[in-house]
Amino acid sequence: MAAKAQRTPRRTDALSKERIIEAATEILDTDGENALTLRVLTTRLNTGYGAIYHHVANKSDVLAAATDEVIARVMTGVVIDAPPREALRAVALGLFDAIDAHPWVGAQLSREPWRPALLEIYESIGRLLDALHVPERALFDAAGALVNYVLGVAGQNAANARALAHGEADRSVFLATAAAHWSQLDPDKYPFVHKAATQLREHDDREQFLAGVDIFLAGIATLR
Amino acid sequence: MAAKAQRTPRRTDALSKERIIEAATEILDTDGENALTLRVLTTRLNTGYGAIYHHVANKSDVLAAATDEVIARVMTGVVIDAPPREALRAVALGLFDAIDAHPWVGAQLSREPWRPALLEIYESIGRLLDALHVPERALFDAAGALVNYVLGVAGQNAANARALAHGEADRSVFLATAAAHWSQLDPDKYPFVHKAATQLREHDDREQFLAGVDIFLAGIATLR
DNA sequence: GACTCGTTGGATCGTCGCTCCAATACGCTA
DNA sequence: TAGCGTATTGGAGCGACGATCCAACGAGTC
Repeated sequence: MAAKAQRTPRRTDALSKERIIEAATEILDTDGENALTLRVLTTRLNTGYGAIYHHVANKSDVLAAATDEVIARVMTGVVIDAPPREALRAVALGLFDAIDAHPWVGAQLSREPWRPALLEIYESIGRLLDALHVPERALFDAAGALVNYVLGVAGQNAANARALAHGEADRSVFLATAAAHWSQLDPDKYPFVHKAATQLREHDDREQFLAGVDIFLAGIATLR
Repeated sequence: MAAKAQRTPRRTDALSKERIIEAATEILDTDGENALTLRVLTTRLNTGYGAIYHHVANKSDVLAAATDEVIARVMTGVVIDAPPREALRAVALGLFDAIDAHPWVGAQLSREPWRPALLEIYESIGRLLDALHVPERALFDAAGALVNYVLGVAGQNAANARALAHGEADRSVFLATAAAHWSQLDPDKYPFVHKAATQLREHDDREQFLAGVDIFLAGIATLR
């Protein structure tokens, strides 16, 4: 083998923000949120810090851009020519599934809500609520409520994924442990939580999320 | 003054987890989330890392304990002998105000939901929903939905506070900037957000939060 | 063929959370 | 009262992080 030149030659496969975000997304998806460091990113891309920072402002920028990408893909992929109510459920489920598949998106949405991803979500939900004939004066509040509910669930998903990432075997074990903990609480001090332990163990996140959406939609229907 | 001994003598004002959490809370409240570092904490308490780590497992532990304290104070302080519906609104508002005053609590609740604080919240909300005669099979979903909504708002509050902490003058300027940005969007691509810009500028977070709670409660009422 | 300038890679910086351990004095026992 | 065990203390130091800075490179332009 020829001796390596004093400096590695200029790469031919041009670096770009897209390529950086793509690599970041892969790392985030396979190894979780805190596995994404600039060092890992440089290794993965066979480059150095300078090259990356030339295309990208900082680490938050990478995370935000990756989030925007995921969300944009969801929002364009959802069928919106269904009846508004069904479309709303579809949008919500689409978001849930995307965040379930990429839990780091959930954390990011709460962390920097002013970036484009949330705008897309607001727009889509607001427009559908309008189609549902929610009165104009209530539209803003209703959209805010629904978006915040989605964000709350998103954050929880991200937290659970983080907990599962290190230790904690798998999800059913995790839930069983939590449920056992709940059911051991003093029924006099914690009657509700104690009773809910069973449902905690058996519940399906996705179905519960949808049940919440339905509750909100029912509440919104009373506004008309 | 006597020359300082080679090592500072054992302190007389005993260090304790309570004192550490108290100092941490002060730092968090006055200087924001990322101002809380162990170095700052040691300076504030006139001690070293070892002393702190003797009383506390790690930094998350400090944050979690501080959060538990704030939430516990809220949950015990709220009047619960009002009609359930009013009590629920009071609990929600109490949480909102606490998180508004201590935004870092909002971030922490999303970050580590399995610690005691959220348990307290679940219990209180679940019990009140039960008093509202929500059917047992729907209780778990309803409580989850309401809690997740609160968590979503809490996360947003935390994010806003973080944004305001550095730069960004004050809240009205921040909102005006965001609203201006929204209203400059293409009305054809973003009809809802474009229209909502005015309300974004003028809205009151607290009132909007309560409007969301009411929507949720109205939805819950349909479950009976 | 010379020059330019958008890219590139990595040495380096300051800060972080945390570990580790020698030193210390409180409170118990005799 | 003297001695001892142990809970507590402070801080040097470690490894990892995000970010900055700059010398070197080569694809395009004329």
